[in-house]
Amino acid sequence: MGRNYRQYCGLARALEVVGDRWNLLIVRELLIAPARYRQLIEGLPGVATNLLTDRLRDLEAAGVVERRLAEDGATVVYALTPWGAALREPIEGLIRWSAPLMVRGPEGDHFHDEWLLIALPALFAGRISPESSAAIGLSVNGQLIQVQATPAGIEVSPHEGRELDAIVRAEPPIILGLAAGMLTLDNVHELVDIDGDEAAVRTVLSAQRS
Amino acid sequence: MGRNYRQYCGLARALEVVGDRWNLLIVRELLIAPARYRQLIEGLPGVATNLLTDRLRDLEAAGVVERRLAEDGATVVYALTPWGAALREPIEGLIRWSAPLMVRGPEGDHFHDEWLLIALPALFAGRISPESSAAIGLSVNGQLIQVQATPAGIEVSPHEGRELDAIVRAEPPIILGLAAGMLTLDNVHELVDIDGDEAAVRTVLSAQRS
DNA sequence: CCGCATCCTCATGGATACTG
DNA sequence: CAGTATCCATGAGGATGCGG
Repeated sequence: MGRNYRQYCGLARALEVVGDRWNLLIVRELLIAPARYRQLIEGLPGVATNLLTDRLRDLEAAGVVERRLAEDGATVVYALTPWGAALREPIEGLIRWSAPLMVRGPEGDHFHDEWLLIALPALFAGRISPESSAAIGLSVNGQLIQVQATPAGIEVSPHEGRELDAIVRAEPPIILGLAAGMLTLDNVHELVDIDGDEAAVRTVLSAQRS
Repeated sequence: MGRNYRQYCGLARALEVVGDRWNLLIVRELLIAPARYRQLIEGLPGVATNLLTDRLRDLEAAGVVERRLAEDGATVVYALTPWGAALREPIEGLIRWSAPLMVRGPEGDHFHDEWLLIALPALFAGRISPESSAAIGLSVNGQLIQVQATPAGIEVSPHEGRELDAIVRAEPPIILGLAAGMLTLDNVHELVDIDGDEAAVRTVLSAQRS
């Protein structure tokens, strides 16, 4: 797009910075973790290399992304500035809004399980955590994602050896539907494989929307 | 853009619906009020008529916008579906994120004061309302916008004759900066013209971020 | 290999003119 | 008024090249 809207409106000015095609998906990748050029290519299936370069330059010039030197001191790593990381809020809003688009399933689309590290916190946000704490693992394509509910809130991270109360195996649409509150465990029980303490799973999933 | 990302990711699927140029600005206009084609043209300076028609068709097919018959039964009025209206949340997030882009002022960009009806609630959101209530008017280009703070929250609407505790006259960048909490009344007092009870103005503006 | 830069093709966007 | 039609400029996407 490139062309400016020339409107003194916050939405228009925000879109002049992040509204170009691929831009918010680049930010999504960098919200998961700082990444190198090659990792971004792999995390953004279908992006043209010239476009990725252009967009990274644009975002850097706008103050959303910064280039850092990797630990080896030679190669470049792209990371979000604090202002860029603040895009998490509107991105999470769009993810919540998109829930009706996700229940129809992947339909052959690419899927990276790291994307759940962004989507699950977004979908759990606004849910009141229960008094009792619980930690469950979500198993997707063999990858394990840890969801920990405490009275303070729900945290989602890659599993790193912490002891889990239960492990849930299900397909991504089911997991996203449960997280969005569009499905309940009772509705889809036969599609969910629970290994461990089912009560802990319900502790996490039964939290109500506020 | 039109081209699909083909990623099973909520953000990607959301952007396939509302990521095209102009789409979110059309939604912004319809968040203010349902509108006819001509009103949309006027509210979206620079949009080409063929693009507006295309985008309205796209949004209608996606279930974001619906065409209604006007009261006269002949002409069409465009309005948001409930799902389309739910875009208010991510749009408000983008507006909050854009605050640093607004302080530099309009710089000749178009400005419609109705846009404040979207921006001000977004910028006031997350502020804790004071115990005492107050209603002030913001005067922009002679138009009066009413901001009412109660313990329950802050409401923004066009002024419709309600009694006001005070009226604030200031340029849009100052008003947006105050609403975003980037400026304080003390910092910019000489740029703000207060008619009425200044304490009421402070009651509204001094609310702290949570 | 990685990290781009260049080239080419075609779809999309933008401005204007025109029509039911 | 509410769009279509047309034409042109731009941007997206894919392939390839190339220095480190």
